[in-house]
Amino acid sequence: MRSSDLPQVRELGLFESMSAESFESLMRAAYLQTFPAQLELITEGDPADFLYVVIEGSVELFAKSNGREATMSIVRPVGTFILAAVLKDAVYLMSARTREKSKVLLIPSENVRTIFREDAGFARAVVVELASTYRSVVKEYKDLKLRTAVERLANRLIRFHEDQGGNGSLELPDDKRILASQLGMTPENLSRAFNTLKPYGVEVDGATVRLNDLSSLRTLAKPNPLIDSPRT
Amino acid sequence: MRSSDLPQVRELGLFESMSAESFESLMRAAYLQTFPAQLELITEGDPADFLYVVIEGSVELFAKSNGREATMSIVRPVGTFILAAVLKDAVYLMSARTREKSKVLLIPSENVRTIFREDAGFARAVVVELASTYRSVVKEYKDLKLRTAVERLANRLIRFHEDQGGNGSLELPDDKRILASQLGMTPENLSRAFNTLKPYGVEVDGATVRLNDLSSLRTLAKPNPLIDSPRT
DNA sequence: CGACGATTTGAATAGGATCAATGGGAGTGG
DNA sequence: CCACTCCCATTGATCCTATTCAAATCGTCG
Repeated sequence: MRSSDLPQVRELGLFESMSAESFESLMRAAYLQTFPAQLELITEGDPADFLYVVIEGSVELFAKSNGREATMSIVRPVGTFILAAVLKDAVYLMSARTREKSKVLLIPSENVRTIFREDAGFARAVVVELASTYRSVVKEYKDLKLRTAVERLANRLIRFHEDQGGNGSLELPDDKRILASQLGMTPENLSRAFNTLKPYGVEVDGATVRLNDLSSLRTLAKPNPLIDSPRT
Repeated sequence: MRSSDLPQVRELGLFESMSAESFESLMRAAYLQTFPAQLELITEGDPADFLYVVIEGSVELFAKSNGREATMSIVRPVGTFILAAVLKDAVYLMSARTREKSKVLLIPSENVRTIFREDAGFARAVVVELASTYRSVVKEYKDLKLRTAVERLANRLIRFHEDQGGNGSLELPDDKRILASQLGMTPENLSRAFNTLKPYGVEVDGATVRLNDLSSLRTLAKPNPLIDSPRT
């Protein structure tokens, strides 16, 4: 692969502050592949052979234990996943599958670790990226531990609404079953949670949700920037 | 402060690979203080002014939202906390209070970030530390999302047991109310969870727990290294 | 000894999960 | 283009888990 093939990768926070040579070197070692929908790219427990970058499509990170399975997060373009496992040269803690036909960049772990040692700019970017993802997981953990299912849904809707411009209506980015799993509940319970929110002006029509009484929804949800804001 | 005062700090993974000068510089800027029990050292939402290192005693990290509060983790000697907030120059996502009279080292964030930029050895150690803590939170998140309360308790007991030598008996390291909060349940529910485990050979006497039928407990718990092992 | 907080136990309730059945598109093949 | 099929989503009924509220008990520390 040539680095000129993927200007959008170079613009990623993780890669933008490294030297041109380092970036070239990483890209030369990388593979750009297109995968069909529902293909399991990695399985938890396997050694971390590659760092992944989603270029097109979307990838679901999930985990299993006992018979249960939970969606951990959805990665969209342009985003990376399992950086921590790659840096520690450890096994993956999560599995990943394509949600749809997706174009993915695979960078061999060994090369990532080499460049990390050699390029201080990259090392710094890695720390920022890791610290950010760390804080994201802490927020999700707090969300799950400190809120009921209905509160989690209400806050998530408020967040989607803001992300999408805040014009009173929003589109759910994924299937409801995946949203349910992300929020830590069953699809049935999500459906009932939407009903519970109806008196608060939440109107659902397929993947479209209208928020007709944002202030009362906020009163219920009690949004907290230390949980809900992707910024802080 | 002089660095010679605290050889055990220098031996921390985070500090051992940095240059002597960098370490000296960090220690000169740092404050070593002893705090009484139950003192709130930091409050979530406040700017991250210091990186903390627990030298003696123990510190509880916790978070609040709505009226609820949850223990996130307990930091014991010699361990650091809130590295991610310091590096990102962001606000704390968690609060911290001393569990008992504790000796704590406070390193100004600005100095940490400066040394981080200047000392590649430190930068590398920071990444390893961050990647490790990231993976720890992911594991706790999986624990909470994929297991019932009884399963979480059973696995925690097995882990304590192994950490303490695996001779059939273990000591709970903290109050049960804190253990309950760590495991994401109420104290009442923890008490009942212990009763549920009685048929599996779990015998409780104050902070002492005997595991008389480890194999049946394991069958119930289904321990999973991708959740329970601190190593992987 | 007495007081206070931690723990346990009991009873009632609420929040979620499970099981079962039905309705509703989206995509496929005729 | 239409019927068929499949999977997603919803709804109902029931069960189980966990929380809440209340009260009793236990332990520890002053």
